[in-house]
Amino acid sequence: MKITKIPVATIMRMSVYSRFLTQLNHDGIEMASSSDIADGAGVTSAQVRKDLAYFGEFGIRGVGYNIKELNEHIRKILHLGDEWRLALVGIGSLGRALIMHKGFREHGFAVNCIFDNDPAKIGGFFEGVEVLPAEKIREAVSQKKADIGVICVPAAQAQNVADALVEGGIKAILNFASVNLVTPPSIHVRNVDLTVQLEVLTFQAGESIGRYG
Amino acid sequence: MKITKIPVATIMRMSVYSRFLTQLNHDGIEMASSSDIADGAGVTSAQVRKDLAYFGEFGIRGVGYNIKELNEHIRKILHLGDEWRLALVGIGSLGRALIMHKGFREHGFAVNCIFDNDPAKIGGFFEGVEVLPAEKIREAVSQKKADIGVICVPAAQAQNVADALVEGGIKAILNFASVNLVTPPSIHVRNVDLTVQLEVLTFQAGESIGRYG
DNA sequence: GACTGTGAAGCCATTCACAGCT
DNA sequence: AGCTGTGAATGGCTTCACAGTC
Repeated sequence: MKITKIPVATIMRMSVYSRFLTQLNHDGIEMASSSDIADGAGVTSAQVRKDLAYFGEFGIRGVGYNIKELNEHIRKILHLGDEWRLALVGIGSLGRALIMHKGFREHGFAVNCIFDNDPAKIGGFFEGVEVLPAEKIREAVSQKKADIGVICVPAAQAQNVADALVEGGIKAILNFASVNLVTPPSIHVRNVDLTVQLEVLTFQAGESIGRYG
Repeated sequence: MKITKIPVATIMRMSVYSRFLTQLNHDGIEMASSSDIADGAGVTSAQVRKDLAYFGEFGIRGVGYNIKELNEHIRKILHLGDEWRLALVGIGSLGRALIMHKGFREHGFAVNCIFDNDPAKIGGFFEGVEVLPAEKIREAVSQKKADIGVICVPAAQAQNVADALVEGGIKAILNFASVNLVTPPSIHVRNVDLTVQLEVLTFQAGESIGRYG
């Protein structure tokens, strides 16, 4: 395998391919061409082939890809063999939605520890995991070896939470708060800001229907 | 204003700038340089200036930007003057989290109609909005003039829901289901797949800690 | 004939660097 | 002196087009 830097966009698509391949496999289909996968993922066939080419040769010329085999390759590439342990901070409605989210456990993500500042919530249990106070973040994350922190607290508290998670030895952060987190370069952070997504749509929809001229 | 195609990445950053400017304004700060904004948004100052340049000249050379004024410009660019009406389909835990989400109403998004297939939920109320059966999507969306559809149903049902929303006259869709939706080109769709985001992190974290070699 | 894998070309976004203004 | 606005340069992702394989 060549040592090229792989675009994040490629990784995101790999994840989408994997989901589609799982579906096809579930439907009992064995082989698929790059065009089949492309249609399912909403991209071009050349894109599919280029993406896969970053990691190796998984297809058979003139034939296509073995779905099950390719999916296993992709899951290995994304490091989805093991279970990943999540530390969830902030068990408001969004936090609860995430912990209930079927997709998470199905894909090998297990919420390992939960934190909140609300005394009414501390000591409670969600899906069998006790809610601890925010002061315990560093200690518990370190002890329970959580891999990925999920931040679902208001923006004002997000940076403090992130700092505590990093001190606890977290490797990556999924941030739902609307702030730019400052973290050491070794920590991978992804921001999911729902308002940003909606505002992209208002911009695009506003353009096409000509709001405000 | 020149008629250039504006990158989606630029729009997403504009939304982030707006959030940061709102914060600064709230803190009583009046002026900011492109570097100040860049630091708050996690980008470079050249990027901030380039992004803004797509839409006009909003700053004063040698001085910087008036925060309140710039923010108003950005909000107009993103078409955030009016209220946008959302049609929420699927009132499971994620749907409920979204409808509770403070950021939405604060930013001018109002859930206008709610749909679900669960008889136990139909007829119930969330934040003052009645839950209607999925068969009513086309009719109600059209009647209530919802602008943006938010899909929070399982993947298997998402395409049907999208079709009904489109028939009802929706302009854009925010899709939380893990499938590629097929829609007319005039409909703007954004996919928010939480598993994709987590899998980007497992890839990156897995690389840096050398899982599986 | 069908489809993969890939160098080359094309395109788009970001960064640089500096002229222009206050 | 300080900072914006912008053409030019760079870098990176995507598309094209075709040789290679079944």
